[in-house]
Amino acid sequence: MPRSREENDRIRRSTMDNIGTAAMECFLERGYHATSIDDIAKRAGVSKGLLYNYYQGKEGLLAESVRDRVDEISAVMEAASALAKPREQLLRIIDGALSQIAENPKGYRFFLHLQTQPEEDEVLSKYSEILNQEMSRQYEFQSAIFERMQVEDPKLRSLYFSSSLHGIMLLMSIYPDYPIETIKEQLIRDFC
Amino acid sequence: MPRSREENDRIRRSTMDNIGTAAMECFLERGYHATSIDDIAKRAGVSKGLLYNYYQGKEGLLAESVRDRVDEISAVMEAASALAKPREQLLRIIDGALSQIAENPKGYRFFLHLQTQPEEDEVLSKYSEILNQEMSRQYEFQSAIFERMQVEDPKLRSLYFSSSLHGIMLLMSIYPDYPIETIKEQLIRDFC
DNA sequence: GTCTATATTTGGATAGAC
DNA sequence: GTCTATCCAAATATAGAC
Repeated sequence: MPRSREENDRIRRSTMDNIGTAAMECFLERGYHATSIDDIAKRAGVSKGLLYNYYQGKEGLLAESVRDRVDEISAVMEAASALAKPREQLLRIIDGALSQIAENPKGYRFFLHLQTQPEEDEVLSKYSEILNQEMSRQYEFQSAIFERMQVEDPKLRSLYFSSSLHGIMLLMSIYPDYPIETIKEQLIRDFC
Repeated sequence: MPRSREENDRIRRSTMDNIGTAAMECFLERGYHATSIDDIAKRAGVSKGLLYNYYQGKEGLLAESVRDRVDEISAVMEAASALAKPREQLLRIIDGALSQIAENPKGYRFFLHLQTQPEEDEVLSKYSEILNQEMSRQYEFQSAIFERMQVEDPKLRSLYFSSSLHGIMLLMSIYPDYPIETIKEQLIRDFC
């Protein structure tokens, strides 16, 4: 008796997810260039051939991971949107961003690495573009918050805030013993 | 009549410098991985074989560029050391760092890209290590300055300052129309 | 749905002539 | 001191069997 359609779908999704997760793990450990298709297939416990059945090679896997990262960033902004007061929204952004890094510093490091890809790179620059744009969206969103907080120059304030926040994220991702809590207090004191 | 020893030395240095410059240009444009030895040789106007006569392949060229970058960072600290008052020193650091990026944003972007290389990368992680250490040295140096400025917690202050400064550098290197002057004023107001 | 075997390409590196 | 020709390894991608 052949497998049911539902069963096949389940298997397909499971295998695809398995490969996707393995790819991300490899990327975080050794980086995009240094991981081979073979590494990913081995970690997922499947053959190279099967991998090509599900993804368009290595770049397809990267594309998926970038989509996931963008969703993660968006989620923080959406959560903040749901709150009433601008100060609460800002607190939520700080907390969301920093706890993501604290939880997975290598993930942030990887995407920052991708984001700082040279612009002329034929294949990879499109992903750094996407991440740059997402950062811009975040800046716009924050500008609106500062506007509601009645600060003098909301756009400038938002840019300065973004700079500080991303600098903190950068150093967190590089230095394992970064004193996140005390620095976070400082940031809140300065901007909220 | 054979060339004199001096003449040979001059030619050697000139060729080596020519290749080194070409490599850096390629790296800035397309990144380390995406540039081939052939690209570098072509841009320098020499053969691949000659390149190997002067450098230990692509990684040797990268090593040299990292040394240059470290020297550049050190130069800012040394210039600051020469000043008397701590506030002047801090101003010099800010000005030195930011004007370097303003002048060559792609350069900073490239080295940040290198610095965020995953730790497990066999060949390249050593260079990110070097850059990380140089960043730490800068932090230590700034701690001493804040100590002389009698701030409450000099180390914490230095870390917070480093975070903001590097965040600004990051955004500068990504967004071409970053309003560097006004942000710089903000930074000076907050820390000096 | 999954595997093995193979074709193809790319690019780093070397040897030897001039 | 410089070049051309060649080798070699690695890794992507595909074809066809089970």
